This record gives sequence, structure tokens and C-alpha cells, in this order.
Amino acid sequence: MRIGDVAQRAGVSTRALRYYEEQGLLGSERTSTGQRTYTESAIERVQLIQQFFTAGLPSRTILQLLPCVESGHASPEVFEVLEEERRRITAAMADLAAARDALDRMIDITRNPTPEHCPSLR
Amino acid sequence: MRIGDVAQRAGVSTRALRYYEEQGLLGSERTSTGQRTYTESAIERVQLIQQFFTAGLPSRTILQLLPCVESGHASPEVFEVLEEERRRITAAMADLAAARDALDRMIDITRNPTPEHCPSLR
DNA sequence: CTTGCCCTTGACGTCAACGTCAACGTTTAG
DNA sequence: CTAAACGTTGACGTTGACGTCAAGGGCAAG
Repeated sequence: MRIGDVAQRAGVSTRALRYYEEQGLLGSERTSTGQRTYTESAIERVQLIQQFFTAGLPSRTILQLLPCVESGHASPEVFEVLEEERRRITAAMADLAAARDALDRMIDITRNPTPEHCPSLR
Repeated sequence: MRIGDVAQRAGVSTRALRYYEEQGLLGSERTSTGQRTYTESAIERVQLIQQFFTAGLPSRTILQLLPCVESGHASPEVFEVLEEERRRITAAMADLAAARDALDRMIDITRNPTPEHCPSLR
């Protein structure tokens, strides 16, 4: 597969794929003329990378974790990274829940306006 | 209160407070010599602003929502913004949950390594 | 052959919420 | 009074995951 196919099937831009390669997150073979070639497994890998990016992991951290996906083994340091990121994500979910609740209170108030609305915003 | 007090009590930098004012998110009185003065309610307001920033809302959107906190009323457009952001946050929480689950699978595998680990990563 | 779409590298642009530094005025504790 | 600590505006720097040209080469169809 060429880069455009992978991009379309994985739902990312070709620029993103080259960026992933630049960061060491995604490998590729080259044809004799220098064009990138990918296997089917690249699509799955890109989707996993995207999932981690969406969760707020920086590329350096993803770079640490990806080898563990392939080897099925993690050094103690990488294991600590795994658990640290898990904690980060859990905290982020709590923050989102808090903000969502704040929005819910605002939505509720704007639907049933009361003279004494201010205290209930806290 | 001066800006340093608000910063400390709200847990943000003075630079952030000036930025909020610049963006129209936070008002202040001025002394005769030009120094900013805040009321107690500023702290609560800053914390709400922070909560929204943490949830990924941009300052322009927060600027739309804040008047609704004070007035207790929302125009139809602002109301739509409220619900749209609620949907965004809900989706973001789902993404985080998915990434957390991926991490959990990796953690599980690195704890009990199996020869057939690869399929369970999907 | 040439048209049109795909690919390459390289390099600069973006966006947002601040950090940081400069140069200077203000308030406060001793 | 004076020095430390705090305040002001202005402006440039940071960070990360790409977007977006630019300039050129590769490849199947008609």
C-alpha cells in the first residue's frame, strides 16, 4: 500500500503519517524510487497511535509504549509510564466530568430560570 | 485584593489573570495608580474559567458562556453552544475511556505475558 | 507523449494559553 | 528612607501535531 491508501483507510492525513515516521512511531519500506510502502498492520497501528494522541499522550511517550505492544513485554520503567498515564487519564476524565456537571447546572438554570439561581451554580 | 492574592488563592499565575482580562473573561477595578483590584467573587470565577479551560473549551467559547452564569439566562444560540460543548465533553470522555482500556490491556499483558498476546491487544 | 494524480523532501505557518524578560512605577516593612 | 516585594505594559518565546506551500519526480491511462 502507498501512503495515500493508508491515510484514507486510517482516516488521517498523509502529512500525519510522515510526521509519525519522523517521530519513530511508524515504519515503512521504500520502493526503488523512494516511495513509502506499508503493510496492512500499519492501519491498525495508526489507529492506536491516534487513540493515544486523542488521550493527550505526547509522541515521546507513545514512542516508549509502542514497542511494548509488539513485544508484549515492558521494562519496569515503561511499566511505570503505563500506570502514570493511566492515572493522568483517570484524572482528566474526572476534570471533564466536573466541567460537564457545571454545564449541566447552567443548562438546567437557563431552562428553569429562578430568582435565586446564583447559589446553585456553585 | 490585588492580583497576587487572587493568583495565589485561585491557584493560577498573575500572567494568567492578565490574560483572562485581556480576553474579556475577568473584570477588575483599578486604583488611582493603575493597579488591579478584585472582589472575592473573582476567585470563584477564575476557578470556573480554569475548569472550562481544563475541559478543552477555548477562551472565545468561555466568553460566550460566562455572561449566562451571571444572568442565569441564555439566548438560543448560547444554549446551543452549551449543548454542543456538552456533547464534545461526552465524546472526549469516551475517547479517554477507550485509551485507558488500551492501556489496561497493555498493563495486563505485561503482567501476565502470553505467547498469544497479540490478538488481545485489539 | 502527455495529462493528471500520486509521491518525495524541505521549510515555514498555525493556534492557544500562557512563560519570560525588559524597563519601569508602587506599596510596604523595618 | 530605603530596599524588598509587588505591580504595570509591551513584546517576544514556547510547545506539539500537524497544515500548507514550493519545487520537483513517478506512474497508469488515453
